[in-house]
Amino acid sequence: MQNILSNIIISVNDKLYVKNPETSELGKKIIEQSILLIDEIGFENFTFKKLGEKINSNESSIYRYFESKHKLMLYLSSWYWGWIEYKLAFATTNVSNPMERLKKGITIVTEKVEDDSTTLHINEAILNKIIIQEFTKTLLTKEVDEENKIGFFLVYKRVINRIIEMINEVNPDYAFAKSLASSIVEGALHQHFLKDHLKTITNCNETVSPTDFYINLIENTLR
Amino acid sequence: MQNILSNIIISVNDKLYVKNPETSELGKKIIEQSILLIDEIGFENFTFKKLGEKINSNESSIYRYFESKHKLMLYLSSWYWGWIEYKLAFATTNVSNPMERLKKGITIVTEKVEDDSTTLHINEAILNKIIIQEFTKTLLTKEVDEENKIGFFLVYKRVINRIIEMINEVNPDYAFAKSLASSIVEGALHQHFLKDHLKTITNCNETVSPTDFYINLIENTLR
DNA sequence: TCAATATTGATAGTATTACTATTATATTTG
DNA sequence: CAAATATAATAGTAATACTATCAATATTGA
Repeated sequence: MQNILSNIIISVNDKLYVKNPETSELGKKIIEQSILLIDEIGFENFTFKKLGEKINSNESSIYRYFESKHKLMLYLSSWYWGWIEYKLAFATTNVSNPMERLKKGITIVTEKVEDDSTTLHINEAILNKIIIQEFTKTLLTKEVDEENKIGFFLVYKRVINRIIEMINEVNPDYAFAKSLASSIVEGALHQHFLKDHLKTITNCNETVSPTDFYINLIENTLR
Repeated sequence: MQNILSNIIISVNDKLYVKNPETSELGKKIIEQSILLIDEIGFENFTFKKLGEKINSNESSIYRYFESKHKLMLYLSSWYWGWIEYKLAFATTNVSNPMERLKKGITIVTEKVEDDSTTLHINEAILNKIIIQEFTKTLLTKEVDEENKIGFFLVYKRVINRIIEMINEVNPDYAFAKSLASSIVEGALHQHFLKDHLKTITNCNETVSPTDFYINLIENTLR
């Protein structure tokens, strides 16, 4: 996987940036270090000024890449789901048994990401951590309809649609494929969060993973 | 239900306020109108200054009740889950069949709230709307561990624990009662959100409710 | 009833945030 | 090497999230 993917570029909706950060060293540094800084201090406390200090650059230079920290977060999210989509396609092609294919798919969208070296400047494990902590907040805004219309959540919805298809292939009579798929993708982020912070209301821990929970769930649901 | 509940007072962790808003007219006005204003403009755009203008009072007066808008939101959340807890207890006592009891419980935590007149100054239907849009964000912060320790999420966890018990009573061998319960409670908020904003990734709409989805889910899961 | 006390309102002020604008300085490229 | 482009530095603005102070108004209880 590492080698095969090592040269892919995940393309992101170009309305999310002013200047494509993949086209310069500074741009890549912004992406790399923003992931680390958001993980460190949280999105609410994250500012372009602080990021500028961290990368020895200037606030105003960062604004030449991203209009706002919200757009930067949407960029990182879009990149993340694009990367998941890629892994999803890769892991499920040539798996002919529908249930097995779905299980592989569920695994991709629910497992904890251990850093792979797909890209030099993006630490996927930490990106996964900030997605767990911050992604749902990018949806829960007053601007969601507007932003959805522009297409900022397309990649995310595409990932969910792939899971929906896989569910339908296992059991075309199941009436709630869409809700089940969106529940799993968002719910897995939530279960990861609970296992780190509100341990009493989840079964997930070091030995039981969200993936175990969701695999069991689809086995029961789609029989 | 209306009459029986009409005099109840939902008690909220007293570390959430500086002065108990239930003890004065201004306090109740703050609660009443903050719910409406947060619904109208969203939590991010909500400020005590704007609320002050809305209620013809002063920013500084509101600060005498709540330290910050975040604490106010935690107060509203705590009130909401306390109210749900009450409804949950009420709807499930004297239901002897475990599956039937669980279904009633699931219904309470997943259904859309139509305004009842439990309290004069709180519009529960609109409170439900802002919980759907804002509650998860109150968890997803860097301060969650600290705030959890103080007990700000106790009522929420108590609601989930009641559902966990009900699940265990239906099927004590099911290995993921905690994750299932927390998935349902958080996931239902999410499904309500999707049905209003990202309709393509949910089956829920005017005729199919999140409650239908989750009742079907537990029927399949806990057999 | 009047004085003490508590509550609310008005005003001002601070540090930070989320930007925009301008100008200067590097760096790249043709 | 000149021109174009990217970056850095500085300054400035309106809004936010508060704190502090003091005056005005209600309330209450001796």
